Amino acid sequence: MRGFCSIWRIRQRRRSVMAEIELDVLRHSASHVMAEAVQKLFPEVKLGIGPAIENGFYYDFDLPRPLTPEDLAKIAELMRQSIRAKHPFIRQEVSREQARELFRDQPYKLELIEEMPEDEVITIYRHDDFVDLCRGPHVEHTGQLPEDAFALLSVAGAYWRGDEHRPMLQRIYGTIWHTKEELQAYLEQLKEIERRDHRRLGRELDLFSTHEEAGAGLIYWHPKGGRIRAIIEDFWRQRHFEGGYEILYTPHIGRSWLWETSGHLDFYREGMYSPMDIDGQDFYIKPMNCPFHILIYKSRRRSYRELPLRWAELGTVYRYERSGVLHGLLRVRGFTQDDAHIFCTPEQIEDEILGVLRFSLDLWKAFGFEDVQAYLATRPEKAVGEPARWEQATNSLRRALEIEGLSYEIDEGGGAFYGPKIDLKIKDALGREWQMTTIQFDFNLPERFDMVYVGADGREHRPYMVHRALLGSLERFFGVLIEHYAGAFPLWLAPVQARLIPIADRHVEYARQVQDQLRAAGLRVELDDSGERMNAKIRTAQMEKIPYMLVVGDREVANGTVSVRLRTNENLGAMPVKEFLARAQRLVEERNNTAL
RNA sequence: GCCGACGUAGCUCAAUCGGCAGAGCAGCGGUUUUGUAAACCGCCGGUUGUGGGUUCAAGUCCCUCCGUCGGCUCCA
Repeated sequence: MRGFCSIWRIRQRRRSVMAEIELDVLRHSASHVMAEAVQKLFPEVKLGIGPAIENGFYYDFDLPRPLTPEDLAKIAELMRQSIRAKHPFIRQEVSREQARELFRDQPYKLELIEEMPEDEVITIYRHDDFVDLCRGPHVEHTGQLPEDAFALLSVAGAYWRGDEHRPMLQRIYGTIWHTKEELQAYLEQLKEIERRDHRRLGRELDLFSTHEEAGAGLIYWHPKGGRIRAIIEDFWRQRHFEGGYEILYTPHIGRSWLWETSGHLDFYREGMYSPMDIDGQDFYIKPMNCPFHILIYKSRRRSYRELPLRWAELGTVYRYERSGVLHGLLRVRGFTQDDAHIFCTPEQIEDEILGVLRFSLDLWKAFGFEDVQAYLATRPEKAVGEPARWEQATNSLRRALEIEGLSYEIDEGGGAFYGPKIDLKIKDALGREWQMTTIQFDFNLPERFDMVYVGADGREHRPYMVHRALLGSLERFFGVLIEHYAGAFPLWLAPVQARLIPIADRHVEYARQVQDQLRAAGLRVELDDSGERMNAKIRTAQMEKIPYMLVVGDREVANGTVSVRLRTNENLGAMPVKEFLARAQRLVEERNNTAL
């Protein structure tokens, strides 16, 4: 007991010392120690950069050969040795010449030195016999790094300075925490992320697939995934009609004229697929829906009286993505945007933006995402449209964010060349942020297509145009939804809401009656009439994450009840079928995301 | 696209040094009729991603392409 206490006390003491050291500093120092280890292993290494990042650190190296997992083990061991040696970190200011001399064999460091402003003080940090160009700060000595609370996680290629025309370096990712417990908690979280991976759950729950033979980055929605999508789409449409939107359907391909006029062939060509020849004309498959919506706008003369027009489409688009970036449902080559375009007068724009923002937040809430972070992207260097319009548009975006009381960050110059925008990132159950919603002004297309409306003054005016995708794309949204709920969808979204589990064959008949009754009432119910034992049927249903398991045996048949088991393992016991139905219907009706 | 790793049955994974491709689960057939997370027996299942090369012999070594994974970059 005493031993335990003293260990505990030592841990507490270390914890309190370590707590004073910022994690960033710890991580940055760890990256230096890692670089030292790599340099010991490969004296000829050319060093890139090695910053602290969220959850850890990395360092980029130019090495004579690819690193292996065995190398990582060796590097980690060398790091532990350095930590035990308690080498002090020494900060030193040097002149530009000294720095050049010091790093004469380090081309990447030299490049960084050359790019530093003349008046900047150049500092280096030494520990042991390792020296690095570095702003700091660092821990006092390597012994302050907990040797049992770090791990080297992976090696990956990374271009020098993120530029694909520069050499590719090898990046080692590592993580370090104050204590072993925190490290373990982090590694456990990584495992949880893996368990929730939508690609894995997509297969296990039979939701979707991709097919190598038929092309990468193209999604096949299976019946269960399709059912969820249909529910999402129905709900989405209903909300849009209620929100004053109309629904459009437009073609998948358009003649080159359309894309020349829109400017896509000039500015977005690398995202588009090669044209197909139809009767000697070039047709392109659409990467965006906007030009089509504009054609509908222009199909007749528009009056200010009919503005604003809010036109939405679940529009399927195809964009070329480099093979290396494809990722499950989250990054694909064909996807369906929940797109809409709003055409309005300058006077209406502020209300419209506020409306879209509210609408979006509402929608996210309905799907169980409460935590939203906004980003306001302003005018970039190179931009089309009058500055006054930019200013008005940006202000209306900002005002909408402020009226809604949404916390936001400004992404200075981060807007598209054709207009400012608001992006929303939503946080999932594991606290990860996903960029989904985008609300973008467009000063470009109305010009290019010469869109006009007739104002009260009888003259022609240029309408404002706003693009917005709220869920983003159904594919990506579905991917995030799967991970957010770990495949255990809320009742209203669950592809199968209840499974009837007859205990023996003689109960199948009754189970079928109950199934018919529940189905007629609108519930999605399956019957497991396989020859398995009840326990196996329950296990199967559990693994499929079906919300309700309705067990029926002799007692239920006699009493006209079902015995209700939840996928949470909770057992509600027997209840009349009507009672169960009322419960389920109520939860579906209110689109309850948590209760069963 | 680039760097690295990987690709064996529907899924998860074995196969020593280059020497007869194997298991569990799933599926199918049978037996069992069961009270809240896996009954038992049997059967089926493969041109080892693709094409080429080295070798007496290739899942294993070399090259090509396709795909997947981790990144870089970009984005819904």
